[in-house]
Amino acid sequence: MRELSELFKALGDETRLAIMALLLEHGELCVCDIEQALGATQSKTSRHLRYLLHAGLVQDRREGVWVHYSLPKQTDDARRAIRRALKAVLTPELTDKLNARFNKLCCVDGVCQPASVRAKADAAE
Amino acid sequence: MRELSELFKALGDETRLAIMALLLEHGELCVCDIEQALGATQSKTSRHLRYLLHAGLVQDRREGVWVHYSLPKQTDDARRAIRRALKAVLTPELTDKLNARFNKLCCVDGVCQPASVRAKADAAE
DNA sequence: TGCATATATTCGCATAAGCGGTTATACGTA
DNA sequence: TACGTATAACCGCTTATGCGAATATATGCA
Repeated sequence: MRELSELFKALGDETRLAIMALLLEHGELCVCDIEQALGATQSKTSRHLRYLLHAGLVQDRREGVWVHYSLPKQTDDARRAIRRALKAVLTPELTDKLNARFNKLCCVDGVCQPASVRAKADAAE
Repeated sequence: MRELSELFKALGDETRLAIMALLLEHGELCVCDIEQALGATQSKTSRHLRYLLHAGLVQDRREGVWVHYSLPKQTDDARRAIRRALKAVLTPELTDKLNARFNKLCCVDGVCQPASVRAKADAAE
């Protein structure tokens, strides 16, 4: 029962819910992408990602300096049922708001662009 | 998004999850029944019921002095999806533990027995 | 090795949540 | 009206959570 309440608690926060929505929509994202999409600080983003990781709701994959987060294949009934509920609940109206900020990705086609590259691109605008 | 996170937050507590499990199993219960089943104080029970009420996860019905709580017919997708997830997740192992305490109901067939009546019944044992 | 970058962790603080104990309210009945 | 009972609200208190700012760690590269 405790594990179940911990699971719901992990989803009982707007930031973490938004992260789940992003990952449901885009599959896999690096921290800097999520940071931008949320318009949140790095520390805040990282903290909530760790929370979700400990709750078993996301998984991470390190590729060089970048860490990519995604939704793992869920094996237990509880997480599967909750994932299903999330999908049903995160309507397009909700995810669209998030995607609006999602135009300046640091990752393009799964390859992250170093900050220096992005800075140049921004300056060229 | 905020309303959705509030919904999950309401389920992110063992006591409230247990109340939801009881109501899913038994349909409608008065506060004193829930109190006994949880082995919790009246104040604690009432507080969490009110939390669930505000989150729209339960409804109340007053009948004289007694207040009965039950799960309302959910009209919006979010609550329906979450209810479905709850059903899938609250396995018999979990609810059995709760039902073990559930032998001394103050309500019998939906009619509550005043405390004085229950006290006599206890004394007769 | 030393430096730059991406991410994680720590720190101090403000706020929210949960608790038991107590008091207030609402209802039924005499 | 007055009293008893079921439930709700309140009061301190403790603990948990979320935040930004600063710092630490890890990786890649010159």
